Amino acid sequence: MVDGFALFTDRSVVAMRVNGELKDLAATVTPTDDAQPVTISSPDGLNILRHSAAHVLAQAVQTVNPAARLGIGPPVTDGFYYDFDVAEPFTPEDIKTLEKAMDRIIRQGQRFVRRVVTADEARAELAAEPYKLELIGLKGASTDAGAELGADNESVEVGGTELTIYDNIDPKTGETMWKDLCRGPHLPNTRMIGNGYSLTRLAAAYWRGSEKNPQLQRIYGTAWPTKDELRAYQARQEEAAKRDHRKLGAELDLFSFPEEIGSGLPVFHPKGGIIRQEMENYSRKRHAEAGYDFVYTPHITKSNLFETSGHLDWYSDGMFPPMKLDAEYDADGHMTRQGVDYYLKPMNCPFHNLIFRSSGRSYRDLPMRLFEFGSVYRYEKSGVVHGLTRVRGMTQDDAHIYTTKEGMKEELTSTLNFVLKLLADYGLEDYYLELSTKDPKKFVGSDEAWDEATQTLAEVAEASGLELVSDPGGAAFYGPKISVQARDAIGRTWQMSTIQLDFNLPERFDLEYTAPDGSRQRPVMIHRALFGSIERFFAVLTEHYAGAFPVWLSPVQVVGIPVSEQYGPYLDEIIGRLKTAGVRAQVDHSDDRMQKKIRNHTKAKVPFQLIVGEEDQANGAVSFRFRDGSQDNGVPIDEAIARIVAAIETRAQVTGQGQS
RNA sequence: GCCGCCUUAGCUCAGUCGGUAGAGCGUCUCACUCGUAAUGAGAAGGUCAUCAGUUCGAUUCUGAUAGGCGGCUCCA
Repeated sequence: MVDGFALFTDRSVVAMRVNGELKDLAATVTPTDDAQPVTISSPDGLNILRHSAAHVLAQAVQTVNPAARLGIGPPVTDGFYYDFDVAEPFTPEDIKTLEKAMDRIIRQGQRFVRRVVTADEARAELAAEPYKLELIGLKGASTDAGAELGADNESVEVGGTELTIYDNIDPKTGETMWKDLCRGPHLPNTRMIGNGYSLTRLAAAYWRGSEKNPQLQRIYGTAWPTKDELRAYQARQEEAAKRDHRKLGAELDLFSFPEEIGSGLPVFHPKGGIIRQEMENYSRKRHAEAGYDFVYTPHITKSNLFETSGHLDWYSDGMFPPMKLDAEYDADGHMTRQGVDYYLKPMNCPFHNLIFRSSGRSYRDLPMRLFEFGSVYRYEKSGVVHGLTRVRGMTQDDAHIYTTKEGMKEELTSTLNFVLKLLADYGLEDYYLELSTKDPKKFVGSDEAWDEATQTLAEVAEASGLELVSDPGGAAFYGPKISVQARDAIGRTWQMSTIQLDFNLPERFDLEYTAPDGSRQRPVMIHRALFGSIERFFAVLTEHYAGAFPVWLSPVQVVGIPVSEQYGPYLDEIIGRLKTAGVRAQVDHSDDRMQKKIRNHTKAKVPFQLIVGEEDQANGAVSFRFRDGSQDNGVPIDEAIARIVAAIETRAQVTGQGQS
């Protein structure tokens, strides 16, 4: 019997995995046990580091404010948080105070010591912590600790097989400085947190994640094995901030949100309009090739359409309130006109269903693929509106495919392939799939239909060979879905396309087709959107490319810069030829000096700058300057034009001389 | 919707301990015509988000509303 300290002398080992279970280094190991080291830089090690940092934060908070009551404090991606019930919310100044208090605790090198307790002992020790008592109660109420404690975050506290408390012990005096209900494991001591941590932001969060519960004050932090890694993390955050589509949208003059119009209602400026139009045009072309029919439907409808579809039952909160056309009465009090409610549409599917139903359909007509850039309006709650990614008015690249039950698997497969190919054409080539299944509290239709639909989607997803993760309960009320999660240039994932299988709306709308044997059959419906919404996809592409769009999407593709005025006419001729070839090109004839023009157009992220001076003109050439500052001088005019046209046609990204 | 913070020129931001405001960039005008990321000079531009309240006086203090930011919850 030895402990982990004896087993693993390397100081980067912070815990161990014994027979598959994470344990403190202080735990004892028998010779028959399989004990593996957990280093601080491993995923498990980072979680332990961050969880320990959360404990130190909590101790710091209770040192500064003994009245603060503890919520939970788990590790999260890149960091940790801890929730507190305090009379007054924290302020930014508190952060500095708390970091100083944390530094003191870290420098003390307090030991984390695990202690098994009974539920009664835990209650006695934590009598002053009502939230901890609640967690102890939840664990006691169920033999299966995981059942009530659905969230991983809560199981960090009491998720183990036994209740444990971690004491923070001053190594010099042996005094217990602080303690917390916790599953562990933890670092051997606080000193290992070092100076690679930082408190990052303050927020409020509902206790146990339910808006029915009181709000606690949450403090977020980040923690890394070294200061250098912390700095690298902060640099990544800054890089992400530079790519923020809201910032780039203003800087590059792409779109804005005029306050006069209302929250979440964007307007696209001319340059943003070009990008959007190119996005749409290419999508249209590909949809036409893939056998979609284009339809158009109105933005408003009488309420009965959404009663039929069920949207009013499930989502009326998310819809703009109705326009009420009031009933009218004559002098005798008789109704001369019945009142009607009109709604702005939050979805396109009911409209497409009506198009399907507008005439008798044969199995020969299937699959019928109806596509629309459909503008929809959703009354998103005020706190969730965010740039172009969460808006109240948006345009979906929405299609509904009606097919036979026999044909649905093939159609789903080809739809998924179509989606992935098209995303790749826009430059998003790294993705995985997510399968969202029935929410037991929010669904319509029979279990059999759901099972069959879910099974079919799962098979199609698996056949794609892509990584597949499950999202239990994440489906819409009418059917399960596959969503494509794309990773962008800096590794963030975005939910992009969705493909939903629906047996229910065809039922509700009584959709039918005539089968080969003359019988009437119910078609299956597939809902799918590639961009999700054009606005959101626009935001994702902006951040993915950091505003430096591939040439085909760039609002201005080529700018001609004369070294001095006298080379203007020569450049005009070249730019004129580019324009004739359909290139968005212009000459900068302004009074600015050449250096200033280069600076302006580089900042505007124009992919090709063509610079011309005496030397170029004499040789019938131009000089390329790219967005990264690299150059290619003295390129003959014909070759230059051919290169630019080719870059557009191949949808190439051009950031430097080496086109990527 | 909830918690906290924010809103001053087109943009980024100073500032006024309550006496109606300033810079840089941008815009306009003039001069300069220049070989790889900011030429110089001058001018215009603000109901200090909106509406109330307190005050002799409010951009400044209070409240409400709108919009935004960071989270939470939500996202058909």
